[in-house]
Amino acid sequence: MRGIDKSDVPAATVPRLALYLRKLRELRARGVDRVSSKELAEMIGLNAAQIRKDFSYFGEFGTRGVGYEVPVLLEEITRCLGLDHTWSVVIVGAGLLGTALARYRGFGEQGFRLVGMFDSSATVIGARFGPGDDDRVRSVHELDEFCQREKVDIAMVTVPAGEAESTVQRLAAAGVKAILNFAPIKVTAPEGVLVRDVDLSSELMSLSFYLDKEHD
Amino acid sequence: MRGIDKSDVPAATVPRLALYLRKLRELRARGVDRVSSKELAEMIGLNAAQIRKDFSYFGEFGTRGVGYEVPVLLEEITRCLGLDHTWSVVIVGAGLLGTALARYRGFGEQGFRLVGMFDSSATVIGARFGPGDDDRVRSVHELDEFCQREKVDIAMVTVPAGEAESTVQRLAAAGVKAILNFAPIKVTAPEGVLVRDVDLSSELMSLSFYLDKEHD
DNA sequence: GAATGTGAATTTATTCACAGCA
DNA sequence: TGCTGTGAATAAATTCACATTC
Repeated sequence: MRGIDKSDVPAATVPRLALYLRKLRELRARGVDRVSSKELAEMIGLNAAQIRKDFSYFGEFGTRGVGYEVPVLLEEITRCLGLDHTWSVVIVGAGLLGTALARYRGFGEQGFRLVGMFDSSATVIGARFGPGDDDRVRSVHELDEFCQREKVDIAMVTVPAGEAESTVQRLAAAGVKAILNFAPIKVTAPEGVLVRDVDLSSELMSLSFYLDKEHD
Repeated sequence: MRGIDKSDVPAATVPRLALYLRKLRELRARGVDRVSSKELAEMIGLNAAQIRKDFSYFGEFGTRGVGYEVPVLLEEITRCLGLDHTWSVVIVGAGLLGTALARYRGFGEQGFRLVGMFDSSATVIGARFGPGDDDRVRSVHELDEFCQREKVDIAMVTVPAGEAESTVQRLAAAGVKAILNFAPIKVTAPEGVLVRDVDLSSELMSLSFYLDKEHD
């Protein structure tokens, strides 16, 4: 396979790549086609050397004395993040949060295609979640078979905490290789399955820590 | 004021405190009243020394040869995270995501009290968002006055990207000291106002990076 | 004996500073 | 001259290892 060795890219660099991508798309939309690490750094609020070093982990795209071509950078970061092909995504849990995620248009634009949505409650099974005629919430009973058949890559889990662990196990068994877990519980996944926890109350707690409230 | 110097606690420690808190609550619920750093480390998937060091930044709560009392640890971490008093929270943006956050019961249990919800669209203004008779979506025109009067501490911003920046500015001007931004844009806030960005597509992108897809 | 609390060692991440090239 | 790319220096975070205390 062509490309870089992902293990050369430090973990701390990866989330910043997403940041760069967003800003570069904005610049492209504004018709800007060249940018220096210094300019980018000021726009994003980072150190310029940090940005150059981040890029250097997967190539040399700049021109000394000049800067970077926005389209070139865009393409390289897109490739590096694996966004140069489409990922099949399912959402498990058609509650308010799951529904909000399903409606979020941002995903589709970046190569994430929502192919299915699942729930255990009879009251939501069959409900529409997208524009297509096929875009209806399915029973979780179909989850395993569906993920295998459709070669689902990524699952977003928005079920209650008590069901998160078993949901993750089923997804892993069905060949899903990456999971974004919104349930407020740290789930364990089998070797080879990536899990990222998005925990909203822990974000609030971090804010709370830094807030200074005077109290007697 | 009694308490620790927050600047002694490394930034990397803070999100872990939320993790410990969650696990300790689980242990308490199960009736466990003593735990060692080794046990906790295995449960959470961290190094035991890491946990002890994290605790050491804000006190000495353990007993050598024995371990930690769950209730003591719970109380200390709760205090350290600033969860020993109630924070007033508003949500700006009563779309699907905002509504999902409003319904999330987890917040209330940890000292975050949702006191108001705002939107600019006439179709949702007046809609109920909570159990109380007063819990109705207000017009964003009332935002500034409301935040000042109610001494709002924290805002969650779930407006479209284009409105996020101005929303944050207004919140900051109205004295809100911490903002959780869900809009897919990096907002800048005045000095002294804390902002944390929760960016769902960037989470997906990080997963995508680590997924290896073979393609010609 | 067992587990904490913490200096020392190590690893990882960030920033500096400058050689090298357009 | 101006900006990249990168070794070297610094800072931050993690892990080790052990003296200390119950």
